[in-house]
Amino acid sequence: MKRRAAILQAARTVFASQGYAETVVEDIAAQAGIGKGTLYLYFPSKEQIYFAALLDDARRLDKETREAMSSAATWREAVGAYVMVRLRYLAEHGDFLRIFLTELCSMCMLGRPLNGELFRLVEDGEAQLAQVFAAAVARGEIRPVDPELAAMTVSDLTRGLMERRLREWGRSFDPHDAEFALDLLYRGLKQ
Amino acid sequence: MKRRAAILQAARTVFASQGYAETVVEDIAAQAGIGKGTLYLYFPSKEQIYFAALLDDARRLDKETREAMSSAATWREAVGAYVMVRLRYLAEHGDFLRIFLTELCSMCMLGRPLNGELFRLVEDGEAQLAQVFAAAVARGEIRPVDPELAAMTVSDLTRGLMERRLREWGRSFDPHDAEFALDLLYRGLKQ
Amino acid sequence: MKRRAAILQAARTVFASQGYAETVVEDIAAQAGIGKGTLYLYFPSKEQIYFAALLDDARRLDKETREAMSSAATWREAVGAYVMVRLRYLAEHGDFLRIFLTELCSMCMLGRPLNGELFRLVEDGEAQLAQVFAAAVARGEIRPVDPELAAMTVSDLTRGLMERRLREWGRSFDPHDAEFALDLLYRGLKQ
Amino acid sequence: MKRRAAILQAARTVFASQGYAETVVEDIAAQAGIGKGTLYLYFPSKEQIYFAALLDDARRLDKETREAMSSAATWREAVGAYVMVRLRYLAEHGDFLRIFLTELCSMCMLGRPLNGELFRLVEDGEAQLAQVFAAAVARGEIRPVDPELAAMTVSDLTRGLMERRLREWGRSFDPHDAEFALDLLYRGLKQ
DNA sequence: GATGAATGAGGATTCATTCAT
DNA sequence: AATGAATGAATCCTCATTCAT
Repeated sequence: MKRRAAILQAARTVFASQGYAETVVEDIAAQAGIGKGTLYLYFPSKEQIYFAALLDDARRLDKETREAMSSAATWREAVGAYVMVRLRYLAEHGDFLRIFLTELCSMCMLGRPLNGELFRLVEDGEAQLAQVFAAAVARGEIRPVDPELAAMTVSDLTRGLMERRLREWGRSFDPHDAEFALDLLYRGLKQ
Repeated sequence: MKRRAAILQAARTVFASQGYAETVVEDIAAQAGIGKGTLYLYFPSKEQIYFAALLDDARRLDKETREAMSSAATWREAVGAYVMVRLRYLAEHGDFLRIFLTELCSMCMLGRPLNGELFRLVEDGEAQLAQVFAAAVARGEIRPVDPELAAMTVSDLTRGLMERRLREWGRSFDPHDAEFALDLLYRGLKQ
Repeated sequence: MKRRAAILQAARTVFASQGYAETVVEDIAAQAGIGKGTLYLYFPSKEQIYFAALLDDARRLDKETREAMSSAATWREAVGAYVMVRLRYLAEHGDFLRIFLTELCSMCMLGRPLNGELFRLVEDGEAQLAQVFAAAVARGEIRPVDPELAAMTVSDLTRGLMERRLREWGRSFDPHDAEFALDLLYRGLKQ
Repeated sequence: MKRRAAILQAARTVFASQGYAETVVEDIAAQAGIGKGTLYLYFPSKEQIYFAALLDDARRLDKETREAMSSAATWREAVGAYVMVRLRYLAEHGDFLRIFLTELCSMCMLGRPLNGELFRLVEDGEAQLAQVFAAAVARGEIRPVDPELAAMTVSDLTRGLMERRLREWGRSFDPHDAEFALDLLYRGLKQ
C-alpha cells in the first residue's frame, strides 16, 4: 500500500504546517503528487485522513514506547525511556507530533475525546508510567507517592519538552532540558 | 463599554464550547443577545473577536499573577502563587482557559505566534518565574539550576494541572495534584 | 413574502426547462435575480425548493378543482370542470405542469411517492372524480360502472391532453381534443 | 454479442430501480458482472447506454405491436392487440417500461425529443392506431371521428393502465381495468 | 447606533470517463 | 479484450462580511 502511506505522509506535512481547518483537501493531494479524487479512493473524508495520519503514528509511538520501557531494568530507565522515545520520535516525525499534541489539546478544549483509539493510546501511555511508579513504590525505591500523579507529572513534563522543541524548530533549544527535567524528577521522588 | 465586554464574554463561551472553526459568528451574536451586524461595529472580524477575547483575559491573568507573585515573601510562595492564581482563574474563567491553552498549542503547532501580545504575555509569565528562581539560586535557597529550565518546568506542570481540570470538568479530579506537583518541585530543587 | 414567491417562480421556470438533475442552484438564483446564498435563506436545499415549487401550485390546482367541481350541477359538468380547470391551469402555469407531470411519472418509475402531500393531492383528485361517478351510478344517470375505474380513465385522458399541449407548446394543437375525449366518455358511460 | 445484451439488461434493472440521475455507472457494471472500463468498450457514454437500453426494447415492442395488429381481423381486435401487447410486455419487461414511460414524460417536460428514433417509434405506434381508426371510419364500423384523436385516446388510456400496474407492482391491481377501458372505447366509438 | 437580509468566494465531495497494465 | 485506479470538472452548500434601512 504505497499510495496510502504517501497520502498520510502528505497529510501530516500539510496539516502540520497549516492546521486542520486551514488545510484544503487539494493541498494534500498536491503534496502527495496525486489527483484530488484519488484521495477519496483511499479515505472517505478529510476528517478520516486526519485521524488516519494521527493514529498511524500514534500506534507506532505507543509500540516503541512499550518496547523501550519493557526492556528497562530500573524505574529510572523506564521513565527515561518514555521521555527519550518521545524526543527521538519527535526528531524524526515532527509533523506528526505537531498534529498529535494539538489534538490532545483539542480534547481538553472540548472536554471529550474526538477519537476513541487516540484517547486510549494516550491513557495507556500514562497507565504504563503509573505501573512503573507503583512498582517502584512497592519496592521502596521511591517515596510513597500516588503513582498516577507521578505519571501525570512525567507526561506533562515530556509534553513541555516536545512543545518547546517544536516551537524552536530549526532554532536552538537547550539540549539539557530533558536531563534537567528527569533529574528534578529523580530528586523529587527519592526516599 | 458594556457592549464590548458582553460580546467578548459571549465569544469566550461559544469559542470554548465549539472551538474556533466550528463557531459561527451568528452564535456569538445570539449568545450576546445582539444582532450579527452589531458585532462588526465593535470588532473588524471574527479573528479579532477571538484574539480580543483571549487578550482581555490573558492580560488580567498576567496582572493577577504579577500581584500575587510580588507579594510573596519566599520563592516557594512566589511559585505557589503562580500556580494557584492560575488554578483559581481556571475555576472562574474556565472558558477563557480552554481557548487560551488551545491557542498556546496552536503556537507550537505552527511554530510561530499568531498574536504578538499573547506570545509576550506567556513569555513574561515564564520570565517572572525565572527571576524568582535566579534570585533563589543567588541566595542559595535552592541548588544552582538554570532558572529558565526551572521556570519551564513550573509552566509545564501548571499547564498539565489546568488541562486535567478542564478535561475532567464537572467530574472529580484529585484535589492534591497541585500540592503533589509543588512538593515534587520543592524537593527536586532543594540544596 | 415577495422573495419566496419570486424564488419559486424562478425555480419553476428553470426546472421546467432543464429538469431537476440538470438544474444548477445558481441558475435558479440568476433567474430570480438574487444571489446564490439568498436561496438558502428561504429554503434549506435544492430539493426543498423543488418540492415547494411543486406543492405550492399543486395545492392551488387542487383548490380550484374542488371549487369548480362543487359548483357543478350534473356529473357531466363536474367531469368537464375537472378537465377544464386543468387545461386552463396549464395555459397559465405551464412550467408547473411540466414539473408536476414529470414528478408523477417519477412516482410510477420508482414505485413510491417521493413526497407525501403531493401523492395525497393526486389521490384526492381521483377520489373526487370517483365520488361523482358513484353518485351518477346511484342516480342511474350512467350505466353501472366501477367509479374508480371511471375516475382513472378521466385522469388518464386529462393527462394525455395536458402532455400533448406541453409537447406542442407554441405550435398548434387540435383545440377539439378535450371535446372529443369528453364526448367519448359521455357516450361510453351512458345507460 | 452476448456482452452487449448483458450490459443493456443490467442497465435496465439499475436505471429502473434508481432512475437515471441516481444511477452510477459502476452500479451497471457490477450488475452486469463486468468491470467499469469494459462498459466503455461497448458504449461511449452513460447516456448512450441509457438510450440503447431504451431503444433495444422499444424496437422489440414496436415489432410485436405491428405483428399483433397486422394479424387482427377487426378494428376491435387491432386496438385490443395494441393494448394487450403492451400489458404483456410490461409483465415481462417491467424495468424497460419504467424507464420508457419516464422518458416519454421527459419529452413532454422538455418539449423536445431527446432521441430521434425513440420519438419516431412512439409516433409510429400512434400512427398505426390512427390507420386502424381511419379504416374503421371508412368502412362505417365506427362513427366518423378524427382517427388521430381516437389513436391518442387509446395511447393515453394504455399508458394509464401501464403506469398503474407499475405503481402497484407486487400489490394487486384491478384485472378488469383494461377490459373496462376497451369497453368504454368501443361504446364511445360505435355508430 | 443597530440590524439582519443579501451576497459570493470557497471547499468537500462525487462520478463519468480515461488509460496503463 | 478487460480492468479498475486515477482524474478533475462540476456542484451543493456554508458563512464571514457588508450595507440599506
